[in-house]
Amino acid sequence: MKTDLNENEDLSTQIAEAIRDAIIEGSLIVDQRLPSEAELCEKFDVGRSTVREALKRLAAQNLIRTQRGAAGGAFVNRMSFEEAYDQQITTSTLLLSMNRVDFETACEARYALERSCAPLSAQRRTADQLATMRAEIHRQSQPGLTDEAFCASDVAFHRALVDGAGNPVLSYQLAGAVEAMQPLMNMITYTQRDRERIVGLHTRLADAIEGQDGDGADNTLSELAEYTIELGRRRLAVKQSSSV
Amino acid sequence: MKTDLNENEDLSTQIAEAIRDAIIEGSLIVDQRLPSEAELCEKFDVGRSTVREALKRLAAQNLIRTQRGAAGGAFVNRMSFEEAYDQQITTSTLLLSMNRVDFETACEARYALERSCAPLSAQRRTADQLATMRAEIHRQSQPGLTDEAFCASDVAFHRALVDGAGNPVLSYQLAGAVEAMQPLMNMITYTQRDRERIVGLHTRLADAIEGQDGDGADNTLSELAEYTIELGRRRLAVKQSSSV
DNA sequence: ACTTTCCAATTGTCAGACATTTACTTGCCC
DNA sequence: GGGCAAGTAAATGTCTGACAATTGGAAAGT
Repeated sequence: MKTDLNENEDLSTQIAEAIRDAIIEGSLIVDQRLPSEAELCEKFDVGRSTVREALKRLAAQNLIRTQRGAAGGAFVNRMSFEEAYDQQITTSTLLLSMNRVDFETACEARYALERSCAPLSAQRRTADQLATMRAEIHRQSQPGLTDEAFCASDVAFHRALVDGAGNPVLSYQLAGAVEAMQPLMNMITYTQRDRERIVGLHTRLADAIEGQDGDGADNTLSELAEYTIELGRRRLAVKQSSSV
Repeated sequence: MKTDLNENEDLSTQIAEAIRDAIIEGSLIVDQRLPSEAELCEKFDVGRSTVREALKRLAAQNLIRTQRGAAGGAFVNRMSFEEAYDQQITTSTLLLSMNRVDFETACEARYALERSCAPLSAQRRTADQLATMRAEIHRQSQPGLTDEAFCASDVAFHRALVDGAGNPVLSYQLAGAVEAMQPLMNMITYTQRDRERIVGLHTRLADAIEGQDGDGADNTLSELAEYTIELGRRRLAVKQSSSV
């Protein structure tokens, strides 16, 4: 691990980078204990607060975990799929909300990615995942559902579809695409008629997945993508005309 | 922003979460200045080091940036695509290296995602992106290239293909898939004959992209995926037989 | 052998001090 | 009035020392 700190960057940043590189490079392995704060102070020749700030940076990235007490210390953390999911979703959400990504671009990306799961999901989905999809469709078809609840159900439906591919790496990658779209979808207030159309497409999707019809699922997803984009366009038009 | 700290979690963790939630929820907007450290001390009724550790956590997630000096302080950071890329790559790399994800699962995910870009890339790629692909193919066909250099070129090639879709959200999502695979691909030592096969497939891919043949690109990517998985299997078999 | 007590190591938190950076103000000179 | 220089204040960055809280293990006693 590099211990020389030259540049004009913050000391805590440099120390965090040095340790992070050691973890990525493999010289610090999972569950291995890092030197104690006092030892790191000596090694890098800095004060304890500086070391602590560096460790907090690493903890924020789920790279280490800390434990108090006699046999405590900082340990290299095994990056779990769940932690990675959450990071993905947070990052994607902020990226979309802070960069004026237009609805169509986000939509295109989302459905393009989801379509890559459809054939796999048609082959491998479990009965449980299929049941989840059906249950969410049923919920979506109930009248009086709030927009938020409809969107949440929509996310759950698509998540089940994605998980149906049985590939955790794929599920992780898709987490951002599916979940981060939720706030954007909330901007589109579905009318009852819009909902019916979407429920219809969802039903066709579930049918295709049930019948192991990968191409059918793919085509239905295309239609769904187009329809969602069209809804977005309509919504945008309404907004603009009302603001002028 | 919540300012009550009850639970038995670390104070700095709770403070970081409170501020993070405020950013996500939108009550702190991009480029807005956070209260100074001293003010945050009062607001949360904690010491300065605790506040600083919380801020470092947020800085590590690219949620804020800090500036020294009179008009300095902590500001809500606009999450840039580049920052999001880097996070994606780091997280994906660690996720794959720490969880014994088998080569086939990772490969399947990678190529499934990449195939979702192929039709778009065939439609929209710029001349520049196509030129990059051709240049990388040329580099890959040169003898005497190290494995590392070949893999790096491979990544550059696929990255150009992905960027060709002209969708920054898609490029961001694919960053992890394409780049994080590099260390895994390094495990497969290509023979000269393997390289020739891959260069051939790359050439067919570039041809399809050039001819706006989305289906052709898609099919070639499928072949490439199969071939890569087969290579991985062969490599695994060699390893096992030599270790037994 | 079991339980209790104590101890030592380690992280979590606080307070105070000084260093460093930076924008702004003040005052001087022309 | 304008421009330059010095000074000043505000803010983050760093160091030191202290104490609190937690926890595993050792020591002691039964």
